Formats: sequence, C-alpha cells, structure tokens
Amino acid sequence: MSTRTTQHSYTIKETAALIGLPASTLRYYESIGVIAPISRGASSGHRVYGEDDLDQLMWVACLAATGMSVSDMRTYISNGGHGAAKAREQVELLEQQERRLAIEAEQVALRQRYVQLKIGYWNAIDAGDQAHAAALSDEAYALADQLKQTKRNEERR
Amino acid sequence: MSTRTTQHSYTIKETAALIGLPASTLRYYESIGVIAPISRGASSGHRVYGEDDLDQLMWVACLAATGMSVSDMRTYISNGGHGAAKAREQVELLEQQERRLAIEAEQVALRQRYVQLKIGYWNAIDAGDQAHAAALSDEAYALADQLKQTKRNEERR
DNA sequence: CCTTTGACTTCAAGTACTTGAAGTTCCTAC
DNA sequence: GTAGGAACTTCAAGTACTTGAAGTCAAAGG
Repeated sequence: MSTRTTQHSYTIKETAALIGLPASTLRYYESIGVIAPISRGASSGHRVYGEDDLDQLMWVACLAATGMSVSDMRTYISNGGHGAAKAREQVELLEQQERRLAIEAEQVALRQRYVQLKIGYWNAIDAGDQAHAAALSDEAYALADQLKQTKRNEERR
Repeated sequence: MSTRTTQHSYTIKETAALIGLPASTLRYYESIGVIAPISRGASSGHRVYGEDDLDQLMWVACLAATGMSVSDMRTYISNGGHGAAKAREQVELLEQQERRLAIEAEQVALRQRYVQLKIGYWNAIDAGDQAHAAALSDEAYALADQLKQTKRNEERR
C-alpha cells in the first residue's frame, strides 16, 4: 500500500508532539491494543515510531476526537480500520481535524486573554487602582461569557 | 456585593443546561467540595439551585475550561475565588496557568502545520505525484526535528 | 385514587487516561 | 571511559469524571 522511499523514525516524544497526545497515552493505546505494537530499538527497548505508525495514530486520534469509545475503536480497527480507508476518506478526516485544531487554537487564545486579564485585575487590586480593576473585571466577564458559549457548542469530545 | 431582589430557582437539569456541564458533574463537584452544598427541596430532597449557585458554578466552569485541576480550583476558591483575598497566591496560580496556555498554543500551532502537511501528502498521492508526496513527508519529519530544539516541552492539563 | 412515566436521589463500579516510583539506556561532556 | 542528566521503560495507583443499579418523588392520564 505504502510506496514510501524514505522511512523516517521518531521517538515517542516527537510522535506525541506531532499527534497531539501525551506519550503516556500512546503507551496506553498500545497496551490496550488500540494500535499495533510499536517496534523497539534493538539494544534499548525504546519504541521507534515509523511513518506508518504516525498515520495509524493520527487516525486513532481523529476517532478519539470524534468521540468514539476505546472499545469501539478496537473492534473497528481489528475489522480493517485504518488500512481499509481510502485516500479520500483520510483527507476528509484530516480536514475535519484541521478545523478542530483551528477552533482549539482560537479557544486557547481566548483562554490566554482571559487569564491575562485576571492577572491584570489582581495587580490593579494590589496597586489600589479600583477603577482599572473594575474595568478589567468587566472585560474578563465578557470574555468568560464567550468562553462558555464556545465550550457549550463544542459538545463532549 | 450581591444585592439581588429576585432569587429564581432551578432544577439540576436546568442548571446543567445553563452552565454547560452534565448534571452528574454538578453532583460530583458538590461531593468533592469544589462548590458549596446546594440547598434541597423540603419534601423532595432534590437540589434547588439559586442565582448565587449559578454564578459560582459559572466561575468553576471557567476555571475548568482553562484546564485548572480540581485541587487547584478548591484552593483558589477557598482563597476568595471570585471575590477579593490573597492577591499574591491568586496571581501566582494564574501566571502558572498563563505559562501552560502559552505552551499549549505553541503545540496546537505545530499540530496544525503537521495536519496541513498530511493533507498535502494525501492529495499528492491521489494525484500520483510521488516526488511531491515524499517532499511533504520529509517536511513533516523536519517539523519533528525542529521540535527537538524546543526544550520546553511540558504537558497540558 | 392509582398507575405510569420521567426526573431525581445515593452509591459503587467503570472508563480513559495521568502520574509517580523505581529502574535502564542514551547522550554529552570532561 | 566515566559521570551526570535527560529520556526511556514497566507497573501500580490516582484523577476526573461517567455510567449503572436500586430506589424515591412528582406531575399527568385513566
């Protein structure tokens, strides 16, 4: 299926960063059989992830993000799963993931702004600047409203 | 601070809908002391949520949305929470949260780039352009390589 | 009045990770 | 080469909900 000429390898940390899941979760997924066992370095016993492993993990991450349970993922994957999907399907799923990430980036930015306003608020309190504190508090409240709205629209992942 | 004339009351289901958290989570938060005990209907024993309870829950939902742990939430809230108290501790906690979010934003951007490269890869495969596909695959690897340089690589949540 | 339906109650068990401990291996630097 | 630290390993325990069981309560229909 894969006609790759260059087979790069990745450590668990690199893989975790690229897929967007912590290394502990990658080990967990492997331990419960959601992904195939990852090959190990001959002497070290450390996991060595290949391109195919990354593809498989990205697929699993997409399924997890769309709310599929671990047990469903296991049955789905043992019934062909990732390998059975066509290129068109893969791209569709990846584009879905792209949109999710855009939303996530937006929300993180919103949360950063919120926390920064809160810090400003406490610093203003510390400096005795009640007017400034009140203004920041109002701004934070407006942002909080926005945050809750987006969170509600998110629906349990 | 709060001088409300109308104290409307809500069932747990209404409250859950307004706050955007499942009812089970509201009960859970109460059971572990993240929020104050909710008063009960005289005969039914059912929880009756007031406006103040809603305010408190909205605040907790915001903290949860920024990824704060339950134990930190409890500390934060017992230190005055939404109201005014111990500014130093509050700011310290918030600045810690700010750093977490900065790291998260960085990582989301990385994942966005990776997914975009993957989409390009599958499109190239679909178009039969092996050379372009390989080039994009290499670029994805370079992304991971670049990551090695980025020392600060803590985990979220 | 009585039954049914549905929302509520507690509590225990399950889920999907996450974290910590204790030990091994890789890498860099002297 | 060897010392030190970062990164990896497994396994056990913890976390933050979530779900299921078993029972109580309340409004609507016959």
